[in-house]
Amino acid sequence: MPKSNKNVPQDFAISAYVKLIRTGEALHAEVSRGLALEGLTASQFSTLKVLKLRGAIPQKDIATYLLKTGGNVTVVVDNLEREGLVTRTRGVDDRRLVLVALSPTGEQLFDRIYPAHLQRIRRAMAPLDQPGLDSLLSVLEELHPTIAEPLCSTVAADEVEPTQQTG
Amino acid sequence: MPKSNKNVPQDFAISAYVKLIRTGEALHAEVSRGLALEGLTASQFSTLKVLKLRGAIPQKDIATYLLKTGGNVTVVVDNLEREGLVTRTRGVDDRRLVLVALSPTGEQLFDRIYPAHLQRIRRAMAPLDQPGLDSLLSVLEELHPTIAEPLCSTVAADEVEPTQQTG
DNA sequence: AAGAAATAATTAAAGGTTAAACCTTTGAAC
DNA sequence: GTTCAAAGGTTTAACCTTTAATTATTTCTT
Repeated sequence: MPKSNKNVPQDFAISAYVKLIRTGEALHAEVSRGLALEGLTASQFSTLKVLKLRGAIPQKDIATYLLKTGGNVTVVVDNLEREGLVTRTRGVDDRRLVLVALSPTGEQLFDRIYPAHLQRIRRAMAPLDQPGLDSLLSVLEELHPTIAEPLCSTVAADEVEPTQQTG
Repeated sequence: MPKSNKNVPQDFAISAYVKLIRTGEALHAEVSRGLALEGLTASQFSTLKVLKLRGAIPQKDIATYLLKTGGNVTVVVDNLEREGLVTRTRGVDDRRLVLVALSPTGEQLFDRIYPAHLQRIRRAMAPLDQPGLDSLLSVLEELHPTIAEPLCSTVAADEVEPTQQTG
């Protein structure tokens, strides 16, 4: 057997891609299951989150934050509005804008469920120790550098603990 | 300033989770865009792929392969069948089963687009050198061990080059 | 063999998602 | 001022996805 599997060298790029997508989907599904218990989808939760962090913002900014299309945000905000979790207001200086804001109910809901959400993420990442986390962060940064925008996050990826300035 | 940000230690677990999900979604979207050019969704492509690898199989097995629900597979196969890319046949020994198989057209399509698909993946992973790929693979395995099943893959994660035995 | 439990697939309802077409508003060019 | 291009939102069509209910078939139990 002269060539055995020489012409099928383990394609590490393909393998790594597969494992990356698979792992991401599995963890995301796991974490999202917790949100579903509260009756929220991942997109709905992330929308509440960005509103909590930034106050009333136009739908365009929500789309940027979620990395989704404008049409999608219209639908997600429709559903949140129907539930009474957010409000819509026409922009005053620029009447093209629709400012979305958390309602009191929406803010209460977010505040109530956020800690458990973070805990679920920590539990999902628990198999990695500190060097493992460092290694993962650095190789992912190499693979797909973080954009320098202040608010840039996907549906499931908006879990940056809001920095509480104590001093 | 006695406490500065001591009580907000950089939460590496959360950061790593965010980056993992974000990167996975971005790469998946990028690769899927290539499939869309051929008129295929990621789920449709992955279904063609598993049929190419395994021949006629029940929908249940497709669901396992895609890590999706049975109802979802019914819909995806509906659409592929309408396009004439796959065929359905009732199982003979077990009449509960619906065996799905590639049609000649479906196989031709798959064979035509698969190489470019793999190339897109390699291009997406190009920022990583061999040590980077090794590091990513090993830390992901630590985080989410691969199940020992022979066919286990998500929509976007079924890109294992079919091993061509030459000897 | 009969009844019960489990399995495979379908269907419907609810949400998410995108791309494309459309409307309104804005801002700039003339 | 009128025109025109760009930008923000909405809508529609098509697909994905899940959950729950339903149907058909098989398998297990007794």
